[in-house]
Amino acid sequence: MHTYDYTTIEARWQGIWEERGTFRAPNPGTGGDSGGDSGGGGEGFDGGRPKFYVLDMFPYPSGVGLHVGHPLGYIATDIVARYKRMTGYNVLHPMGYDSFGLPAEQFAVEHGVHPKITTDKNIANMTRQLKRLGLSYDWDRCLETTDPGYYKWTQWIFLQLYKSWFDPIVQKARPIRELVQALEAGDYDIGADGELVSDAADGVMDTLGGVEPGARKWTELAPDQQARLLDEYRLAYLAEVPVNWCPALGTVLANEEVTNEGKSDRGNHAVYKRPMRQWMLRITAYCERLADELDQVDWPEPIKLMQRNWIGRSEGAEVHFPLAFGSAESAEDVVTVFTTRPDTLFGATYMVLAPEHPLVESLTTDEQKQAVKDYQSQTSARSDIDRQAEAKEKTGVFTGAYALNPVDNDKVPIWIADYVMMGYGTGAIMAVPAHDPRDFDFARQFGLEIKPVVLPTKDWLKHHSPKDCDKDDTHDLMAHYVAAAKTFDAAFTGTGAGINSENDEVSLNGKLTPEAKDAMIGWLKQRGFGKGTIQYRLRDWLFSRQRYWGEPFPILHAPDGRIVPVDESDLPVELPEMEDFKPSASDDPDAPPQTPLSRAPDSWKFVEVDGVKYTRELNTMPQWAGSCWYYLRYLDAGNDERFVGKEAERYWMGDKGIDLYVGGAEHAVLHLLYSRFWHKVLFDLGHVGTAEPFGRLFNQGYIQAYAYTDQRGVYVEAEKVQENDGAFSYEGRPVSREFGKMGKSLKNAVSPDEICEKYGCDTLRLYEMYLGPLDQSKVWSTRDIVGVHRFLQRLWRNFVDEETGELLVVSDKADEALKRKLHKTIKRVTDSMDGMAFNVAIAALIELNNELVRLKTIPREVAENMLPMLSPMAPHVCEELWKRMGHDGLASQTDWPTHDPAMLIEDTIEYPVQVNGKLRGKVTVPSDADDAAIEVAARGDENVAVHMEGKTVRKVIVIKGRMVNLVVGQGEDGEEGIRRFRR
RNA sequence: GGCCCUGUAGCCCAAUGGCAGAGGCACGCGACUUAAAAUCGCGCCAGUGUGGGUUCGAGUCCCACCAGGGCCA
Repeated sequence: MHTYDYTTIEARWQGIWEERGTFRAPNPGTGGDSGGDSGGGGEGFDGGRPKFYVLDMFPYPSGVGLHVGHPLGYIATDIVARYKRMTGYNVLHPMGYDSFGLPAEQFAVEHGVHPKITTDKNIANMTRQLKRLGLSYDWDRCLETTDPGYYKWTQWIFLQLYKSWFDPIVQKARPIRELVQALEAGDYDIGADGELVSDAADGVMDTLGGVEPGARKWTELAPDQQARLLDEYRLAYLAEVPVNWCPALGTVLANEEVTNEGKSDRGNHAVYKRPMRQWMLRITAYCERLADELDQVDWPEPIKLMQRNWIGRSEGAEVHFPLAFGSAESAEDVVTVFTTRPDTLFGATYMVLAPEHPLVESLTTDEQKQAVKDYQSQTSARSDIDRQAEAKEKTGVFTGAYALNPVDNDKVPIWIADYVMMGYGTGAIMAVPAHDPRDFDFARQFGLEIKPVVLPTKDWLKHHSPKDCDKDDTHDLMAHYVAAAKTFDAAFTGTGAGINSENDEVSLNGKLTPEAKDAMIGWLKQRGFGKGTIQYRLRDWLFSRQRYWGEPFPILHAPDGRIVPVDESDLPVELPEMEDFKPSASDDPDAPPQTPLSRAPDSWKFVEVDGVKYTRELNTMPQWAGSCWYYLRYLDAGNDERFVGKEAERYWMGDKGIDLYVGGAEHAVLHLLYSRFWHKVLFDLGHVGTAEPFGRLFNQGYIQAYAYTDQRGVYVEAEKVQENDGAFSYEGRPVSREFGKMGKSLKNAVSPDEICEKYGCDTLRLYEMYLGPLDQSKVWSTRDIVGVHRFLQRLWRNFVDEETGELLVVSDKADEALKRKLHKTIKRVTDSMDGMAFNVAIAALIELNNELVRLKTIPREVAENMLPMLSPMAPHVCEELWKRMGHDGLASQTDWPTHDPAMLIEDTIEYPVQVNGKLRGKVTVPSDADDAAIEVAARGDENVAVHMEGKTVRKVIVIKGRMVNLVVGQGEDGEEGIRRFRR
């Protein structure tokens, strides 16, 4: 028998591809030139072809291996890579491993094995699984973030961040020495708060914060003051900040790694806020560019939106409220708030500071001291998430102090309350209870004044007015609202005309919200009470972790506290070998953080330079570090002179960066934002040539599967669940069926190994693509796989006689109908490939294949075109049949077929004929018939004539090649006044 | 609560604003077979979540609602 033996076929062709280096992508150039490119480029490189860089998101080498949900995106990019090669591109398609990180360390800790060993093992297993799928990666470029040859450059990039500052005038990163030069040259002075002050143009002063009376010259500062000032501007800096401390994991976490419930993203452990001295990256400097430059990339809109939301740009104003008993001369005597609704300033009836606001202590009156103190200690135990949760009873304490509302000099009480966060804006708000729901709740609870300053809509008044009002008398409702807004049941947060908002110099009365905002900002600025500003939600990126399995920082600490970067020539700073790399996990939220590296051998921990004994930084970088720039390393993976050679970077990144980046939507804000930030810094410093790394992003959907829970609600192995007449049982006990993303947690994973074994990887590849559109979530159903498997078996039998092994491809010409079918298929498949609608492409090929089933032998011209079309999706079986057809070359390396447009033109076309939009008949006319002829034929149809009888034709619509629609009305048919449409 | 995505046959999914059906699964019938599986052939099933609107014409565009999923509060 010569049946379709996928096991042998797949092993054979994977071997041949590997042996021949079929999917190696040579780099341009000869290497070793001034660009610092590594050697090995040039050979076999064809500069006449355009480039295409198609990339999968960096996988984490998990211990449990892949399930069939993982390769969904990998198969898709592989098909794209293969298709692009066949259509004349130089394709870069690499794969590697994001191998640092918590799970490896966690696993290592649990099993007492060094993370290096488990990581290597996991990588080997995952590589085996990936190779078995026949993915056409250039494995020579494979990299691991845990390789010192790789993290040397991660550390190098960190040093570039450390050695740079963000120049707000040109809006880009510059080397810190340029700031020193500018300071030395006297371009800037230093203001009271360490801000840069320039006496150049107005716009510049504004950006930098305005001239302060206490400004000093750089040269007047002591060296340590100078150093500290520079640290204030570096893109990487140490700071004492409130961080998310997770005692159970023994580490701090980024905001992005903490869930809405205030738990750790990994492991779901409790997270607490506590101040710690940590490395931070100044991503906030890039807020504006990270938001604006999303316009340059071709990404799904929802992802762009999520990034914009995360960055959280809000326009508003900063307003200074003088303290009621202060002199208002110095900065300490005002409370500055940020508001997005400066138009409601007249309605600000009290102020609220975050309990941890630095001014709280100085302005609290003696009588209130104890109450304030109690409240502060009470709130420090609550998480931010908890504090922001709405619908809770508001809490707060009066400080005893008052400020003056700058618009009317009204005395407003200053409170502290935990619904105001120190981390956002200025940590203080002006409360406008009439128009902000939280302020409204708070004011009602504590009996504070509620002053309406925006007129609500009629509907709103009707809905929210007290019961005893006449709901239909709008005038009465308005009067009632103005007089007693506190009797309404909510704050009006919408926009509308200003009321109650007038002083001697400015009036917002009658002005609509946007106009009122402008007017108020103008007045504030003119009077020096504030200005319009833009506020972002994004915080600086917390960049240190108390972990062993991460990149060490290339930083030394001098005994006098100075920070000294490791010389670039001394990189990498390798992780020390350690027996005990456990984090100090604890249930106690107050347990002091202790990093594993603090237990490293002294020979590693201490470095002596010129007689000074330095201590190494003992934190490590977070897992995001390695994945921030891996896509650049692929371009020139072996280079030990540079993080990436210039020529390789210029060629493969082109104008728009990566041509296609495929991965899950779960990375919408974390990885993608961090990566863009690093890339922009590298771009500003001239190390890369594009402003954005990922020109086009595509999110594949999830593979979902049924999951089963027992009576306790615990998930059971889905594989072992049995079905009897719609009821499900596990080990004899009933279980209930749920549904969700395939994975470990739901115990519903299906291994690709299993499927490859049973059906072959060509079938698996086809099945995953055939499930549905790539960007949608789909249900895995092992049962359905036989469909595409049968297709491949049928294909095989169309080409090979199973009895004799004889090739059934003959040189006979295809008949006309088959030829047409072929060319239609080529067009459909090509269009579908371009749109990544692989499910449609496969359906078209199945259809063509089904046409061949009825033939004893198949014409070579059909076979010759069909195999290349199928080969990106089912490459092994296509190579085998291609070879059997007598080709010496590979199907993977043939040209993509093109269709003959003449073959798509039919002699006659059947037109559906509608009367008033309803289908009433069909007529067949020659395809070259003109509109008039088509109309005549349409009117000639018997049933059509019936429906037109006694009616007047008002309109005739003939869409060539599509349909005819006759619009008729009452009355006799008359040629007069008929309108004819054509398109 | 706000925003985003998705609702087409028993199921998965096709359909540049133009005849709702390409393909697959499941199911039924037939052929082959001692029988079954496999294979081959034939067949079956919806008017597109609901209600409006735009249009000569709406699964497709717009509005509201419902359901499921996601993001942010």
